[in-house]
Amino acid sequence: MADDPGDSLNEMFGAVARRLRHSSIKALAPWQIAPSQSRAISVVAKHGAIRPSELAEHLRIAPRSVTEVIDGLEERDLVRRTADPDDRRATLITLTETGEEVSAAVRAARLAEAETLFDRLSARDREDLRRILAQLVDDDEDCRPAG
Amino acid sequence: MADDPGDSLNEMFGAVARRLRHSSIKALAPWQIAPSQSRAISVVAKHGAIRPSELAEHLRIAPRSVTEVIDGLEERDLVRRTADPDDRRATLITLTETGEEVSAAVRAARLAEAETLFDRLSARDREDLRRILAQLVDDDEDCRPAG
DNA sequence: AATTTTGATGAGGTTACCTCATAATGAGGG
DNA sequence: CCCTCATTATGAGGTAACCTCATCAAAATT
Repeated sequence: MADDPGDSLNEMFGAVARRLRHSSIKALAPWQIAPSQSRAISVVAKHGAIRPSELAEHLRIAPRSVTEVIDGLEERDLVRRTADPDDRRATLITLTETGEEVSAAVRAARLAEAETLFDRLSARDREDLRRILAQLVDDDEDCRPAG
Repeated sequence: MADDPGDSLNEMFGAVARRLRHSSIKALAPWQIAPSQSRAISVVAKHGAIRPSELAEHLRIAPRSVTEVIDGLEERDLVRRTADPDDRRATLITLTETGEEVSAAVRAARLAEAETLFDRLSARDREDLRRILAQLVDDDEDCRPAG
């Protein structure tokens, strides 16, 4: 009945992820931005004008789900939907000016919060962690829903 | 606009956690057991008779939420609520015989699934990961909701 | 005995996803 | 040109896994 390696890794991931989620909520509270929204903002900020469907891929969620995230951000005037000149079916998502400002602030807040958690790690451990996680996020399998 | 260390750690955690969740769902599909339920089963299997409130601590979720998890498990006849002889307010959760059997099967399936993800890591990386995660789950701060 | 605390749960809400269906558009073939 | 098929975004509706707040009984404290 000792801890099985894989299983406990699984558990610990859950615990840390939940913890990050909570601290993310706290960090973003001043802007009333949900974690899912901040993730989307980050992607748009980094990528520039982007279609919902492509955004979905980056966020690794279903296209339909992105619509809702965008709805929330548009309501707060952080992003804007504009017609794609090359395809009249498509929409391009861009940050508004408010969105740009908030994006920077949010990024900073998220970094600060993440630090409070990751600070306890030695520099070496942080680096190892990053390297190890990078191996785990590589997507070569059907580990997505309805896939 | 390069990747910030803390931020990308944050993102990667999310991605890996989501991935684990999906593979967990897939692994548990034959038993129709949700991830939250399997986590609870594991705790009960390891701990033995346990109160919902204590189970909540182990799972790091609110006591009220445990009620629902138990409801689901009791419906499937995997756990049983019995009166705590020492405290008439309290309930003790134990595995049924079915629960014991399923617990073992589920454990095996979860291990197998976790392996498909963690297998790509070297033994050394796995060990480092475990050690590093252990540092991150230690709970000394107000990083719980409504805490 | 009165008050406070604790254990579990009812009621109701939120977040972040999902699937399936649908309307409009684009792309390729006959 | 028209027909079919693929693709884009979204409406409708659903689910899992959480949450808070209120409530009730029982235990502990004063």
